Amino acid sequence: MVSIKAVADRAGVSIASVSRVINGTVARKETELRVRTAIKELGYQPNSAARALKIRQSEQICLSFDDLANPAYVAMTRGVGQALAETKYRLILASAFSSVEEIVKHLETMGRGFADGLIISPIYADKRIAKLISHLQIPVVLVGTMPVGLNVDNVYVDSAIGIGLGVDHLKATNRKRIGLVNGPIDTNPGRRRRLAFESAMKEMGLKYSEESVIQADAFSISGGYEAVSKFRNLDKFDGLICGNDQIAAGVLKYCYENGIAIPGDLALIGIDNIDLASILHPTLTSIDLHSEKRGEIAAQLMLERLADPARPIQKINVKPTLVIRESTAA
Amino acid sequence: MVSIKAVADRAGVSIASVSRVINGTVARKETELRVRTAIKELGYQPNSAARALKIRQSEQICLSFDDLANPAYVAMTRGVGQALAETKYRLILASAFSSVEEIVKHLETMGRGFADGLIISPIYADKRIAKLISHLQIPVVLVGTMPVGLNVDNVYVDSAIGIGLGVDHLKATNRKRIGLVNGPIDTNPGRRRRLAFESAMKEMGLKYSEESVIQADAFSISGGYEAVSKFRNLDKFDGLICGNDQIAAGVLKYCYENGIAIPGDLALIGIDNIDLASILHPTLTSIDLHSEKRGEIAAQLMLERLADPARPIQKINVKPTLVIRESTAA
DNA sequence: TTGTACGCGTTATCAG
DNA sequence: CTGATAACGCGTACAA
Repeated sequence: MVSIKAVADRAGVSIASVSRVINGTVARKETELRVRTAIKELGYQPNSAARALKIRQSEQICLSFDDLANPAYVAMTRGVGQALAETKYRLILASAFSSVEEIVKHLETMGRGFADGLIISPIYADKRIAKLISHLQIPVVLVGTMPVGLNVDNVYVDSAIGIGLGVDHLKATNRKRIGLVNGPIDTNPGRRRRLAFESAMKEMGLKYSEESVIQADAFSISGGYEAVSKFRNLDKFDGLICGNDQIAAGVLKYCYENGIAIPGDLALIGIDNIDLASILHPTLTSIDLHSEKRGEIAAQLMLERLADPARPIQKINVKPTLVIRESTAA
Repeated sequence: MVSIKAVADRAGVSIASVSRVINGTVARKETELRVRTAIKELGYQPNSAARALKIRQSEQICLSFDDLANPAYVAMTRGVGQALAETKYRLILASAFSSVEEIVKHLETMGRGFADGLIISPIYADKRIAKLISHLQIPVVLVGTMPVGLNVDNVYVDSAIGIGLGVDHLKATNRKRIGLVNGPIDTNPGRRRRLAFESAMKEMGLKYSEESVIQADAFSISGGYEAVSKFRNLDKFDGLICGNDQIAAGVLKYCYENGIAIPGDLALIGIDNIDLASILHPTLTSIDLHSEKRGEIAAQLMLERLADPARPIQKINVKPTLVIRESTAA
């Protein structure tokens, strides 16, 4: 292993000078040159553990969420990755696979100082998660909304507005018997979207009851497919908003297999606007929650927080947009 | 910050004893108990940087690939993540976004010791990448195939067999005018798949020429769509193998818009068997390269290598399988 | 401007 | 079985 000492010896200077050159403090031209050539000749790379120990920073940022199988989170990861690419920070991924226990385990190890900051987007509304987050010693950026008001930087999208956009559009295209194929109710998005749907329906003077909601047990294609398979009498609806695009894809598949015409018999709207939405037949109208952009903003918030720990908490609101495609054609 | 010293003071023992308790070395029951309660009371977490510096291990494994937008790599990440979940190792993601420069940059910083091992799946056939990999001081597991014979643990899938499976199936369902919508030729998969296609066609006595190959300039939906849009006369083919499922989806979209019936006029086969394949209409026959499983195996190889650096190099071959769906119905 | 020397929090050696 | 202590590689007062 080539250490800073080796470089110093080679350059005929002290390790202090080498360190100064590396970290950009002033040094004489002559000295700097000798150090730099020594570094190059030896292929020296500063040891990140020693550096981390000394400066008390790991130069790593951890991104934690629940399901890497969900393209929306992948998009978020991409956004974070892109925002971090040009910085000194590396991205650590702590993707759990839909288990609160795993997340709790991850969170508990965050105290070890292997990350300077945590960007987290939890879907489960578990009290333990909120508690652990609030006790963390490093900056946290929350993507999404937690039931309790966590006092951390936050980027979120108002799903009520998004759902409103969808219901509005269905109404405008003359659908009145509107339902929701919701994701799991024990998740934050599931709970919030259900509530948002109910109030949107009532506000617009449309009929809403318990039976307006079909519950899927996963935010997935099969989740959507199975939910409507069990439900069966889809003909009571002429418009359906789905918990996400994958659920919508599952519903679409069921409709295709059972001779329900989209958008003729039934209009369909998804959420997230993942690539899939523009590929399906018919293409899927979707409420875009801008996951990639939220990831980018989250990373930005983290960088700013790291640069200035004292700055006031920021809560950034991303506006959802409705992307209209064939599945809701009049 | 609560350090090992604080725990030692609290427990009334030396830091050495605390360290021993943590790392499972023998200690008297009495001592162990006092240390453990002190740890709990103080909420002590060993500092990972100090530990890394001392034991010369970061307990992190880096996964590097080119495109997080590609579901096949996401699946691979999932496989790696799952295999690492129960171990002491954390997963670091170093996803570049389709630029050799970025990968090279990442690779150059791998010398800093922030990762104990590198799992890499490069698509670009750039000499610099191979060279950098071979000079790395940490174990490397290669997922995929590099043009030069790198002497590292390796999990790969023989695309020639996969393509052969596809061509075979098309022939068996009575298609003879078979083409390839290939991905970029400056990538490893692109080059290998083209070669594999050529030899499969010749072996089976089917007509092959330069015009049998349509080149897309990205492994993406729009890549596939644009490639066939420019090419136009798709009626010269009755069967098409696509560089991956996304390219196939783009081709499918073009066909749908231009009144080409799938599988009636044209049979379509994709590669990777991502979720999308089972959702498209018609559902897409696909050559499954088992990305998730390869990721899992790669992580396994890495763990074994880390446990025993002297063990012989392993090259594991994963068999591709053909998943037949509607797009190639006879 | 440069070099010496100390400490960051651990682990591991060695003497007790 | 335990405690004192020497590294690990780096950054930075402080002295020169």
